[in-house]
Amino acid sequence: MFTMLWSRLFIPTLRENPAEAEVISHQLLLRGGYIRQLGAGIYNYLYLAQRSLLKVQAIVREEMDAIGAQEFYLPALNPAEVWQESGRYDVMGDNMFRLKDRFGRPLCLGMTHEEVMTSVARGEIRSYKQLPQIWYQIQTKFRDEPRPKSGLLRVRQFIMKDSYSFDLAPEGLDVSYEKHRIAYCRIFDRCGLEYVAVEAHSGAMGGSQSQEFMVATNAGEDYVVSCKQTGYAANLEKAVSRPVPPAAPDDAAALEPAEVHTPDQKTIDEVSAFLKVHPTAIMKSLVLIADGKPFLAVLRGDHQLSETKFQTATGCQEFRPAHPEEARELLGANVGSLGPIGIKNMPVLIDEALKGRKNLVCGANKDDYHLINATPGEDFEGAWHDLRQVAEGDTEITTGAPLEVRKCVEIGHIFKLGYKYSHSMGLNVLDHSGAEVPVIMGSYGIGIERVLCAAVELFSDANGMSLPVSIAPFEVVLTPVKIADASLREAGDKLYADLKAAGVDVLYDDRELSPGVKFKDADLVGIPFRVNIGKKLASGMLELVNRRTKEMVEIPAAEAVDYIKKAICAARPTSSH
RNA sequence: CGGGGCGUAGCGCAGUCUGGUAGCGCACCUGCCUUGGGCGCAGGGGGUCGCCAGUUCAAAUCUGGCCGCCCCGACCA
Repeated sequence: MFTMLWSRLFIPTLRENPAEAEVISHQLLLRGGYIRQLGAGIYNYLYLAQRSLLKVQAIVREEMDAIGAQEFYLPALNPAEVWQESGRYDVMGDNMFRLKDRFGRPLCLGMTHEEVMTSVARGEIRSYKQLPQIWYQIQTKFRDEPRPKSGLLRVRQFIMKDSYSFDLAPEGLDVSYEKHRIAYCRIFDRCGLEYVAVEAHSGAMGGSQSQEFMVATNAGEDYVVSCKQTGYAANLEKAVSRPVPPAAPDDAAALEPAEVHTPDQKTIDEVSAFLKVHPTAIMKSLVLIADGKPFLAVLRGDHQLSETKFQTATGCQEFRPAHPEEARELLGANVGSLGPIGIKNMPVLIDEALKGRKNLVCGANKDDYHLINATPGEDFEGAWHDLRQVAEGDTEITTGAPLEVRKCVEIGHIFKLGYKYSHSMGLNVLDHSGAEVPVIMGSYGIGIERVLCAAVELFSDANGMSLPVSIAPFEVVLTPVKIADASLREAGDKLYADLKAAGVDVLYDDRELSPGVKFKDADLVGIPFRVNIGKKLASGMLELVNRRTKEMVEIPAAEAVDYIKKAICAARPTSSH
């Protein structure tokens, strides 16, 4: 049967870029006829996208099944009660889509499925003998993103593989977590991605360990700090580093703080220029209101406060910079002249990069005045924390090797949840001794569309996308240069049938178009191999073109199936994990 | 939610300032021609100019309101 005829398929390619598309994957998926937008952050996945996404899902299934995970399918439509039990009905706020049924009962659309999975488990799992379990599903998730953007990268409805592990004890969780880590490496390897697994911030949700799988691309919204030499990699939120050393050595003498008049010098740069002191010898003092209480954070002048690290240090749920009036009321001076000396009415947090520093400049808590010769730990006290965000130019913390900061997109996340849901929702089992104990859980996600987007972002050129053979909608496209030519058509028909019979995923471009159009289309939609059937057929030869390398080899028509199968096989990404 | 931009044929755009016949390229349909990188020629179809109200003899164009989409920011288990 001739089913995969390009002339019969709906592949609406566009010659021009739709105006709304900014990032590469968005542009190419639209132009390639993979997707069409229905609304902000809501997309139709057309035939090519669906084929690709199904291939991603098939790989995910194989690898999840391989670690003994069991596939479920849970509702996306959830009664509010389940989420109220865990407390996340409130925590999720506006990010959750909410609705009411005809009787006015509150429902919501699932953003993730910890609650539902836990509710299944607690009804049925009563004994340690039933543990461990790993359950997963591939399901549509809904998030009312404040700002959907970047095509399929940040959307309001998307497909996620999410799995959950249930173990009796932390050691068991370690095993389940490690199984997932390896499965994820295998999945992303097989999808042909270049990625890095990084330490991630576990959030305020009580997790102990978590890793994100990141793909470097300018379309990403996360920042990853990594070191080529040591292999260190971490989310910027959590990354640690050795800062760039101070521009000049500190004055080693034991000096007392002294006021200097600094009229209208408010920012670090202004003070630096006015006093002719490098920003690395100035301390910046930030007043922050965390969970309603004030804190003073002190950092080196050229450093940035890491919001996540501050949150971790204070254990607060939320925080914001103090309003100028609040700062004035608390410290007696306007923003721009604030400093840590003499502060009694709030905790002072000092960044570790200031450890051992002497005789620095800071605000005097008196308008238009700064202090010189201020020494942290002597002239003022505080709790030492790592508060600083890693900056360009910093080096690896133990070796001093160079670090780089790259924009990345998160394609997967593995997470040790701990007991959060077991406690809040009452998931307990009896252990060996007959005592009731809570189950320890893990949660593990993969953004299916993001895998496709990441592949497009990683592998494209001026002509279009160049998808890995494992997730491309077709493995090979057959292109008779002139379909009206009976001999070319016959050869094409035969090769199509033979490839089909050999299990090759082949698309037959039988359209009566000029070769240029067909070549351009094939390149645009990113099919890894193209077989040209043209003039050389007279001497029994075809051409096999590699989309990514643009390499072309002549192959004998009589043995074409073997050659093509070998090429596909050689190009298929594998995993060594 | 704050800032900016856009909304005219399937796609990309002009026309809006200065009110008066709705246009261009690509795509699409028909015929001929052509077939190795988005052919050529000829003919043709397709639009409540985002929506509603107002001003006017007359509104794509001016005024007011609303809606939608994109970008920056805030936000992001």
